[in-house]
Amino acid sequence: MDREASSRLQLPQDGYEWKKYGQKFIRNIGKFRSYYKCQRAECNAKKRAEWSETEPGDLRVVYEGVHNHSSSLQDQSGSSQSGASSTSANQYNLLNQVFGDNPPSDYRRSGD
DNA sequence: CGATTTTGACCCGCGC
DNA sequence: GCGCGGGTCAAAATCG
Repeated sequence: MDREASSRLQLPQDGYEWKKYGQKFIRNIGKFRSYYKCQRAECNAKKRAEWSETEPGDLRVVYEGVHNHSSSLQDQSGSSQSGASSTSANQYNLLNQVFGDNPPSDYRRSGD
């Protein structure tokens, strides 16, 4: 499946396995939106990616749900990620990150 | 052959 | 209540 050179989009690897299960163009924001689901059975985490059809630098990824298994990427040495016990694995519910060198406006205000 | 992706259609919720 | 938008699932095609 290396249609990436033609159709596939290059999504920033976050260390998890995602299976694309849908893609639609949201006229509300005028951008494309892709829907990914975690490949893990014990994991019910979902990922949403949206990017403008003309501005490749405007890629937004929204994570939905929480993972209960360790990721292939990321350094889990210093973290006590046993698995699905204790204080959940990744509690980043509805976390939206903006990729690119030119964020929309203020994706993460330091001073709040 | 299996796995994964792609496109379409269908369904549901909310708005008016 | 209906319409629109958004979201999900299914089938088919493709790649390794």
